[in-house]
Amino acid sequence: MTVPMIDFRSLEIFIWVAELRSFRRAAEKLNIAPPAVLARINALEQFLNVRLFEPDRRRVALTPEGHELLVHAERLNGMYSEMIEKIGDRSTTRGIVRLGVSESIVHTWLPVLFARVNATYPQLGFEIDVNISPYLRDRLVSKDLDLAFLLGPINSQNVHSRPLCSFPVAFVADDKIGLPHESIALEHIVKWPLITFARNTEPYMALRQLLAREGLRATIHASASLEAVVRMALDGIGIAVIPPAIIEKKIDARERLRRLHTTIELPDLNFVVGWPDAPVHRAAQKVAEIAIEVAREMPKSETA
Amino acid sequence: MTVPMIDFRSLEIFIWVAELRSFRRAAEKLNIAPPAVLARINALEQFLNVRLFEPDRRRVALTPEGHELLVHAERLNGMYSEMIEKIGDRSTTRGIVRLGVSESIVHTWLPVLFARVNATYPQLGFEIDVNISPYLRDRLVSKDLDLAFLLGPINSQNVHSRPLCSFPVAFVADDKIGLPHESIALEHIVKWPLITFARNTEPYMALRQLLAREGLRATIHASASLEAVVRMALDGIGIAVIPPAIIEKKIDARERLRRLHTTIELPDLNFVVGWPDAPVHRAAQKVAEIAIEVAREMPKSETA
DNA sequence: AGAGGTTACGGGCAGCGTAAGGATC
DNA sequence: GATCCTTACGCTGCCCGTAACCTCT
Repeated sequence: MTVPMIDFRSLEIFIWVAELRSFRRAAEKLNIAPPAVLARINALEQFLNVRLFEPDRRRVALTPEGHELLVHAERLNGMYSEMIEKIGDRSTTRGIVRLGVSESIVHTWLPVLFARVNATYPQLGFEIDVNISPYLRDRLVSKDLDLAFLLGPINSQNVHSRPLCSFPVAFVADDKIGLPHESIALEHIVKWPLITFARNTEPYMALRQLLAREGLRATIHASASLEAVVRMALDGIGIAVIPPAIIEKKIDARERLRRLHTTIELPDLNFVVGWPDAPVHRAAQKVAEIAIEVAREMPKSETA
Repeated sequence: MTVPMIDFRSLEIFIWVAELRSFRRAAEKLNIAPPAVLARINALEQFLNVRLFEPDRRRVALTPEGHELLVHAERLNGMYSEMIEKIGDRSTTRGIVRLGVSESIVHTWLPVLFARVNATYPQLGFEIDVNISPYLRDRLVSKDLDLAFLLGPINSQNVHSRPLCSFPVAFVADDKIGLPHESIALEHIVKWPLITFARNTEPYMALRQLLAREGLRATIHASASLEAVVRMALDGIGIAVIPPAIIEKKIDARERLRRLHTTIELPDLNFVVGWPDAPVHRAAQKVAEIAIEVAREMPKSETA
């Protein structure tokens, strides 16, 4: 009981190997070398005198004992975090959160979130992946991300989510292209190129559906970079189809780009915060809570 | 979360310091040097950024945060043992159990207990203290023992106990001193010196009370060593007042010492197993269970 | 041949012990 | 002055990284 004790670190490593079904990926997630992972697992097995993974290591699968240990390990890990959180001051919440973010969020309230998180948990670090929502969803499912802000809903058993914020999508154009200030019909809008999100994204496809429904054709510029979309709109290349919220923070864009008056209905972009169900990343949960808070406060400044 | 993680060892050390209210005693119990204990506590406080013991270290008392941590630490420690026990094979139950034992138990079923424990948990070690029950009880209260087999009942809030076995006390003498085989009255017995347990022990005092009640005087040899009692009886020095059970295992004594027939009522010796309520020593609990089992089987061989 | 699990080996650090200091009764 | 907490310091052993190997696809 007292000589070569199991520690929380070993349990954490074991949990990740078990969850990710891979030594290499666990090592990657934990930012350590694969041999270190292997050594911990071997030490565990030796200490318990039990095989935790199938003798055939090619297929990384838990033995019955391994499954049993996983249950205990996750419970212990949860209680450990609970303890730290309860007793330690805020500086105790450390570590790295692997965060996936939709670009729309980057352009709206992500900086606010970071400011607030940093004020509350100064020791917390991030590994940020800005990408389109379908990709982020896959990364959540494969547990390569601890947390993501992306377009919902998420239909996956292993990923939980909560609503964050809802952005209306509108047609936005630079004044200089000379569109009237009165309400304008879609058939006039499509005379200009439409600039929007990348293919495979929800707003892009929504726009395509709208055009098909109305029997109209239009040139669509799809950009993986929102910055590029805004820049093109500012350059008078076409009409951007984006949530006005994302130009709220950009002075030059906010001053020159104008939301067109139309009666056209484009579906809102419903953002959610998502995270894998296990292993529970306590710090990520904290960030999620703050994100929900920040996102809820956002609409107040949304004037466009 | 990942850099200088708390481990179970630190929690264990913290628990003992908190329970024993002393760094030195905790170090002693854990078989390590006091500075090692201090370093662990300091590391804990630094990690949590919280004082766990009163700033005035002379009085080792928990701060409110310390109390809170103690709750969590003991829960975690319990779950840790549970996990080890559930998944690990029997060789996983290691460590040292500080065991206090009444000498009567040593002479009856203690060897059987050791044999069985050793067969089940080969890695388990003992630190045995053979002593009289009042002393053992004090050591239990002060948590200097993990487990004890002693005369009950134990009336202490912090010590739990379960009944083990009940030994009748009888007058036992060597054949050569020529006492009749028929029933013999106390007034004849007291012509010989009576040899029994040490002063301050329950059986000694019971014998004194019996004599006082009957208005008889007798020479009493009180011995702290049961071996000496038996030897004196074998040498024909007097009549031993002991549980016959303790000579069951000694061939020479069993063949020559005889239980006298009397109608005299001496109270039975009721042995119990006792342990401090916290911290829970899992291995000690296992030993207690086996002891109860062994003690229950004993009477079957008790023929004297 | 590439990917992933495994073994060999070396360096850095943390935990423990010894020895000595300091405070309190 | 005895006891107990505390500090200083050196050593051992463990953990992790690098590099190379093995095996299966």
